[in-house]
Amino acid sequence: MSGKCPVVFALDVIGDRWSLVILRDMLFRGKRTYGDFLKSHEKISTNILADRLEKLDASGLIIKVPARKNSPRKAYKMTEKGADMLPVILEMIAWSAKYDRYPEEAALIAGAPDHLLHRIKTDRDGLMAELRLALQ
Amino acid sequence: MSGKCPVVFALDVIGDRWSLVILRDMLFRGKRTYGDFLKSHEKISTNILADRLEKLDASGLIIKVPARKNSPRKAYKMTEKGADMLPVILEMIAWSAKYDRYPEEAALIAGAPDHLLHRIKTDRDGLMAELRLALQ
DNA sequence: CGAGTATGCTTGCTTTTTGCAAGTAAATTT
DNA sequence: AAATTTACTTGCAAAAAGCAAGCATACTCG
Repeated sequence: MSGKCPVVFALDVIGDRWSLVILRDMLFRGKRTYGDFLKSHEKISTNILADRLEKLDASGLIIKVPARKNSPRKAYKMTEKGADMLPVILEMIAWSAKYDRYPEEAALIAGAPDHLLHRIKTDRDGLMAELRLALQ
Repeated sequence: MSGKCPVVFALDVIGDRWSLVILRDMLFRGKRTYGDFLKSHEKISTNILADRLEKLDASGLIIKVPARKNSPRKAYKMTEKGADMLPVILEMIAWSAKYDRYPEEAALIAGAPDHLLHRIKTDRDGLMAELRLALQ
C-alpha cells in the first residue's frame, strides 16, 4: 500500500524532470517513438530515456504499443492515467507564464504561444479535450 | 533570457522531489524552520535540505526572514511566487486521489483527508485563499 | 534479395548528485 | 556559566546521470 502523502505519491511518478519532459513531448508535440524523444531540445541521454520510458510504462502513464498495425516496431502511447497529468502540466505552464520574464523566445523555441495561455485561463476544459483527442 | 519551454522553466525550480516536499510542508503543514523541515516524514538529509532551501530562495519562491522580530534566528517564508505553485500541487493531489488505491492510510499519515479533496473539486479558490492566509 | 541505413536500445566509463554521519559555531534555555 | 538546541557545514561512500560507443533487429532501395 502506498501510505504516502498524495504529493509524494505523484512525485514518485513525475518528480523527475525527464519524466515530465517526455509527457510534455507526447501531450503537446505528438511524439511517440524513442527516436522522437531523443531529438527533443533538452538532450536527454539514451540510457536515461530508456529508463524513464520503462518507469512511466511500469507506473501505467504510458504503454508500449506496435508503431503501426502488425509492426514489430514500437511506439509509446499515453494512457488515461498519463493524460490525467495534463492539469498539473497546464498549471506549471500558467505559473511559468506569470514568472518567466522572457516568454517570447520560449514561444518561438518551444511552442507555447500566447493563445495557449489564453485558453488555459478561459477554456481549460476545451483545451484539455483537444489535447486528449490528439493522443488517439 | 530563459528561452525555455514553460514546462522546463517550472521544472528548473520544482523539478526535484525535495523542493516540492519543502513547499508542501510550508503550504500544508505550516513549517517554517530548518528543523521543522528536517523532521518531515520523508527524511531529507541535512545537506540536501540546506541546498534546496538556498535554491528555492535564489529562485524567489521562499525568503529567509528572522524567525521572530529582532531575532537572529532564521525562518523561511513563502513568497507569492511560491504560493502560486499551489495550483500545481493541488492538481498533483487530485491526480493522486484518483490513482492511489490506498489513500486511507495516506490520510492518516500525511493528513490529506477526504474533505481536502472535496474542496479541491468544489471550492478550489476558497481553499487556496485559506491556505495562503495561513502563510502570513 | 542483399547491402546499406535507420531504429531502439544496451554497455562501459566518467562525472555529478545524493545520502549518511559527524562536526561546529551561534543562539537559547536552565 | 553550562548544557542544550538550532542551523547548518564537511567528508566520504553509494547511487544516479551524462557521454560515447556498440549492437541487434527493422526497414529501404537498387
